[in-house]
Amino acid sequence: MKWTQYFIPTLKEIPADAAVPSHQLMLRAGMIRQVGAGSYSYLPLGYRSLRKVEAIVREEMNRAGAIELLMPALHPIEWWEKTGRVEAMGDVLLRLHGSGDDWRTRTVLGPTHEEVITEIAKAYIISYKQLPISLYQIQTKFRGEARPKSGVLRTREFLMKDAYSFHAAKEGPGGLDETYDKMYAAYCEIFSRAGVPYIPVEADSGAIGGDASHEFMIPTDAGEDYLVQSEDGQYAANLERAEIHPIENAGSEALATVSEVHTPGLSTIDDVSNFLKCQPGGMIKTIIFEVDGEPLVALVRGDHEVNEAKLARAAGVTRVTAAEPDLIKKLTGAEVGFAGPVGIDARIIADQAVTLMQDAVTGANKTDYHITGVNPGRDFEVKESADIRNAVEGDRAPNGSPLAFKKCIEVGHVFKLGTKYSDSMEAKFLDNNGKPQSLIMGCYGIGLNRIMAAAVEAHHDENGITWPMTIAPFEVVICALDMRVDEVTTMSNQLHDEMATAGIDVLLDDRDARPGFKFKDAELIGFPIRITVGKRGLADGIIEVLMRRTGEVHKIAPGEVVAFVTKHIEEAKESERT
RNA sequence: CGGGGCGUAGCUCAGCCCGGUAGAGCGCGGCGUUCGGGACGCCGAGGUCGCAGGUUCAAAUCCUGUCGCCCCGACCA
Repeated sequence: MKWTQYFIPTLKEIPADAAVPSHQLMLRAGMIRQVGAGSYSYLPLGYRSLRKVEAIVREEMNRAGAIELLMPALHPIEWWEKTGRVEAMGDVLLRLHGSGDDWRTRTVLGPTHEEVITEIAKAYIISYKQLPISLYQIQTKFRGEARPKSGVLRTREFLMKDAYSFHAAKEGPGGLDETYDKMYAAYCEIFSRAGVPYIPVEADSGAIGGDASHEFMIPTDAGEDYLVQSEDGQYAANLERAEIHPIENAGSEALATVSEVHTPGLSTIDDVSNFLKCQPGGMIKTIIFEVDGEPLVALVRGDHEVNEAKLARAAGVTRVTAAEPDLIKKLTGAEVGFAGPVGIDARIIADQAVTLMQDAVTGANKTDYHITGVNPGRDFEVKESADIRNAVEGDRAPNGSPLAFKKCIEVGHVFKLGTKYSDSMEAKFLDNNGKPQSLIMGCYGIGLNRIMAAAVEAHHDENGITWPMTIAPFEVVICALDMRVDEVTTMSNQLHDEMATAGIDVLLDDRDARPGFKFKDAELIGFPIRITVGKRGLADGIIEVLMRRTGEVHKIAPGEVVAFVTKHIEEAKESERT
């Protein structure tokens, strides 16, 4: 491919709307162009990288035994009503608007395909003899994200690989667990080949349902999630999911007596701790939730945050919601902001850290008053205690190793779904006793655009992108330094043709531009290998081969360039694995 | 959905406060010089000033509304 016959609109300046490195660099390198919030065109260079990511994903899914198909973006809303996800998805589910109850009104844009694949399984998978089976597609997803951001890291339309597996059993040969492990391994191989520094973590399965899941995270400041990782590397989890090693008792003695203090208008932890000159960590935060109309009181230390998923698990319910002010007032007999555990008549779950507190400050259940000298066990009964908070700096992993926090972006997610969708859509098979059973399912997703953007986040320097060899738009750029010099043009064209024939992705920069100009563009776009053909080198009988990541330069005889480059490309694909 | 910022040429921005014929740099076209780290000179093309109302003799500029985009937060499989 020749530059002058291709389409690469690079930018010298940083577009004002781009805040994160991947967005800035992909715009400047002429790889993407924004159409609207969360929707982007992939220009030829960007599309080449995306297609390379896609090829890796496809190869590894095929290798894992999954079978490719293609499902539509238009779904009947009835199917989504059946699984209860019209409500669960809310505004994320994009709907068409027709007149009255016509087909448009009854159509949604697919944000994921459990409904569609389960309908296929229901129709065709009739016998246990057809199981297990894994099906996947690489297809465009639509989601009504409230706030798209960071270029193509979070968009409303994106390419996703979604795979679904069907099983007769969870365990044993052909069971869900076996395929889950196989998919997990395939994911590791995909991210590793794509050269992105991934970390698999335990995750919360959230609204999609199911009983086990892992997320594949890539650390980056542009991310929107946090993961925690133990210093010894043995434990990694999504912040929401992370289990916390119990805090040990500091063991101070002096037990004060409970006394009431006037705290007019001071309803937040910060206000009260400032006013009383105590640490937030010395206060008991009392948060009132609602479960089926009944109040549930959660107690955490003032410097901790309640984790609703953990709380729900501890309470043995599927979901807790923040209580309405009316319920809080009725329960505490005070305005919102003055609740406390002493004398309250409701189910109370205390965080483990609260049970160790002494002489704490908390709400008095009386407007404008707090109480001090509160001691759990003495002043209120602790019937239930559990880990119901998010980990914070200083906490330790379950194995006792200190936890470190990392900002990250999710690029893949694997779930054990169980029978959530097969139950609601009545997808059954006949087992070996001829009895109908619900299909047991797993689902496995990867965001292809995110892999690409995350690779840029992980691999760039002050001059531009430093692509992994496997997903660079071109592996090699030839900079022909002076197109007026016949020897340069001839040699450049010859090298280009030889490499193309050898199966190398090569771009010949044949623009009539000065050397510095070409070098800057080459570095910005991040071709892993740059070949410089100039009259100086030719006079010495050599061609310069420069490695983008290391900056090392090799002076090679023209006849040996193709072999040298071929070897280096293969080596890089191996050595750049993550 | 709450808070903040911004919409003027393909890109980066000035002009707006204080109303009076729309500017610069980059990029783009032509000619010439230049050619191993984003060259230079001359000439030139390119804009409904996001949109709609209003005020005014006159609106990019003032007022009202609206749409869009970015950032923080909420939400998020």
